[in-house]
Amino acid sequence: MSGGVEWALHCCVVLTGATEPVPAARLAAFHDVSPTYLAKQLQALSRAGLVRSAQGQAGGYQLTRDPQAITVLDVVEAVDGRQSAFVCTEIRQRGPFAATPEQCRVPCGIASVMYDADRAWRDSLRATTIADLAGRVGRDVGPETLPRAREWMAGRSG
Amino acid sequence: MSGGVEWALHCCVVLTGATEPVPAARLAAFHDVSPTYLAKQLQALSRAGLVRSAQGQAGGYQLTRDPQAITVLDVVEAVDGRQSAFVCTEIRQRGPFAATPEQCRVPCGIASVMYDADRAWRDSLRATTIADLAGRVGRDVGPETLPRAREWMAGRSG
DNA sequence: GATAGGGTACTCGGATACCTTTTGTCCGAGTGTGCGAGG
DNA sequence: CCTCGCACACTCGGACAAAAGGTATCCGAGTACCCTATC
Repeated sequence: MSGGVEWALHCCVVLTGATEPVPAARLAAFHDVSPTYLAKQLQALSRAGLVRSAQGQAGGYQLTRDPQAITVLDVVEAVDGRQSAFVCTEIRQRGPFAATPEQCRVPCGIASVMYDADRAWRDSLRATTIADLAGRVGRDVGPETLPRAREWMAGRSG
Repeated sequence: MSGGVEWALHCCVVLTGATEPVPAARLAAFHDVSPTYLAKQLQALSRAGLVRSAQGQAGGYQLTRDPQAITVLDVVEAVDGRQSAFVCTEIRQRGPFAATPEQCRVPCGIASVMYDADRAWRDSLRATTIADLAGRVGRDVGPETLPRAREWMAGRSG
């Protein structure tokens, strides 16, 4: 899986408490990661409609909807794509015992199992929202962290 | 995910009906795939202890245990490794609001969600055995296919 | 003093190189088989 | 005719290149703000 997924999720959590657009450079400084590469991930989120970008001075990114309405799966699919990690190459249609195309209307057993597992994975990711993650941050590192981070986001110098 | 997983699974299904070792070259011819690259996947299965390799004339690969005792997850982990697709880089410990190491005894919320999803994925793959897949092949393409394939495996020419 | 215009600084977005992982290939080590020579 | 030894052919196993996708970067397009000049 792309490592950018982790960055994107952290950014979404941080954006939870933002009241005004946050520039990509500030998000990168907050997490101490490459600003240019993080920009790429944020563009993916923007294309997926999870965040709204504003250009110009005082521009940046902000969530388009309530954090409770954004699932972890939404972010993962925005960055890594929507298709299953397993891709069936239809081996059964090759070789001396190739199956006929009409026998291949339904996915083969191997593909079915892999697709089912992929569905279970996505279902699990869908069960948690960005709001859940933000709430857990408060419990893990203290409730005052998120407001302080919000204040830092609004400030000018790092 | 590695495309070799699909090849390895198909090979395990075919080996279900084999009564004597099957060479890698023959398995490759059966599936019409690259013999040398398939050999790599079979080596991974051998390292994991799922198949036993026999060298010399009349050598080849055969399953080490009953197909009912080999899960799809076993094969996937043998080829693609056992670690989660998501790797936490501990972003929370970086930047101006870095969490202290003692706050990081437990995985962060993001990592937890990803690990839970990974566990659900693996649980799903563990629920199906190679024997199940072999049985489904019989239902999909006809019960006489597997015995004929077995006969072809034992024969000398393609 | 209020307003319109322009310049500036800041922002995102896509096009562009680099590098690690995956894919694909080759050759050497090891082993069981079959043949031949000897008893 | 039986047995022992040897050479062979076939097998796997790990080491070695090529290609693709992920990683990282840069520069151009666009926009809001602020300063200035004018009414």
